[in-house]
Amino acid sequence: MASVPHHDHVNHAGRALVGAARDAMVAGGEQWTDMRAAVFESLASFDQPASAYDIADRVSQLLGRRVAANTVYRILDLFVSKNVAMRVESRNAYLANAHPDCLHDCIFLVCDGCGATTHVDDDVLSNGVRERASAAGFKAERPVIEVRGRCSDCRD
Amino acid sequence: MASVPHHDHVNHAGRALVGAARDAMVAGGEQWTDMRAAVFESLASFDQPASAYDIADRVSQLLGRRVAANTVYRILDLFVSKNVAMRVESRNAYLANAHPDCLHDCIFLVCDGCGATTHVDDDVLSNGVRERASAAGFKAERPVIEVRGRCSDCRD
DNA sequence: GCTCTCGATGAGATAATATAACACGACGCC
DNA sequence: GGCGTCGTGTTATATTATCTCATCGAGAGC
Repeated sequence: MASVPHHDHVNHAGRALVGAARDAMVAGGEQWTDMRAAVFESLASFDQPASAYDIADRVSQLLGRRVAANTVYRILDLFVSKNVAMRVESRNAYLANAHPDCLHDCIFLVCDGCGATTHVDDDVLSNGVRERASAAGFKAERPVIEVRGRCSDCRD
Repeated sequence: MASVPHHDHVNHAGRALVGAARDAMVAGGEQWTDMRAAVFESLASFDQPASAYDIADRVSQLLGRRVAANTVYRILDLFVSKNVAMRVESRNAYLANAHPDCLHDCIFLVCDGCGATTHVDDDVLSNGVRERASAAGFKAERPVIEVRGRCSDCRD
C-alpha cells in the first residue's frame, strides 16, 4: 500500500483530545466554557457520528440537568467552524476531530452496516476535487467527500 | 482547460428528459405510473435541488389535490435507486438526473449563494475516492462528493 | 461601585425533513 | 372467487434544525 498517502499526526485521545480542542478554540479567539467542554466531551465519547440530539442527551446526563438542542447546535456549529468537530452530511451527525490543529478536506468512510465512520485524508484527491470545481468556475469552500458502504467488519 | 475530463452525453431536456427517465425505470423493471410521472415532472421543473416537500407541493398543484410527503419520499427513493434522480446530501434535496442511462459517481458543486447546483463527472477523481476507500478495507457503495462554495455568478 | 455592552446560555416554540403503520383498491394468477 | 403483490392514501409520529426572546455574568469605561 505504498502508494497511499499517510497521516502521521498525533491522534489525540481522551483528555489529550479535549486539550487539543480547547487549545484550538482558544487559538481561534473563542472561549472554552464549561458548557463547551461538556459538549465536546460528550461528542468525543461516541464511537460513531452522533446527532445533535444524541449529544444533547449525553450532555444532559453529564450535567444532571436538561440541556436543549439549540444550545448544542450553537456549540457544534462553532466547533465545526473552528475545525474542532466535523459534520457528516450524509448522516446529519457530528464527529470530534482528532487533530484540530491541522486543516484537511477530509474523507469519511461511513459504514451502512454498523455506522462506524472512519476518517481518512488524501490531499491529492481533495485537491483534485477542488481543482475540478475551479475548472468549472466554482469557488470551492467546503468539499464534502463521504463514502457510503461497508467496513471490513460488515462485508458479507 | 484541456486537462478537464468532459462529458459528451446527450443531455435530455424537457419532455425528452421525462422519456429517458421512464425508459430507465421500465428497463429497471419498475412501473411508470401517473403518480411517478407527476413526481418526476415536478422534480425536473425545479432549477435547483428540491426538497421532498417542495416537490410534494408542486405535485399537489399539478394534480389539484393534496399529495402527502411520504408518497413523494417513496417515489424519490425509488428514483434514486434507479439513477433517475440524485440526492444532494448536504442539502437534503433531490435533482433529476439528465442521463439516467449512464452510471457515474457524480460531483455536485453547490452554490451557497444562490443554491444553484451543477453536476459534473470526473471518473478519475471518483475512482480515486473508491480506491482510497478500498485501500482502507472499505467496500464503497455510494461515494458522495459535493462541494459547497460559490458559483461564478455569486463570487464577490 | 455603577452601568453599559457583549457574548454565552436558557427556555419554549416552531419549522423542516423523514419514517412508520395500516387501509384500500387494482391487477394478475390460480 | 380467493389470494398475493404492488402502488397509493391517510394519519400519526419521529428526527433534525432554527427562531425569538429572556437572562446572566464578565469586563470596559467612568
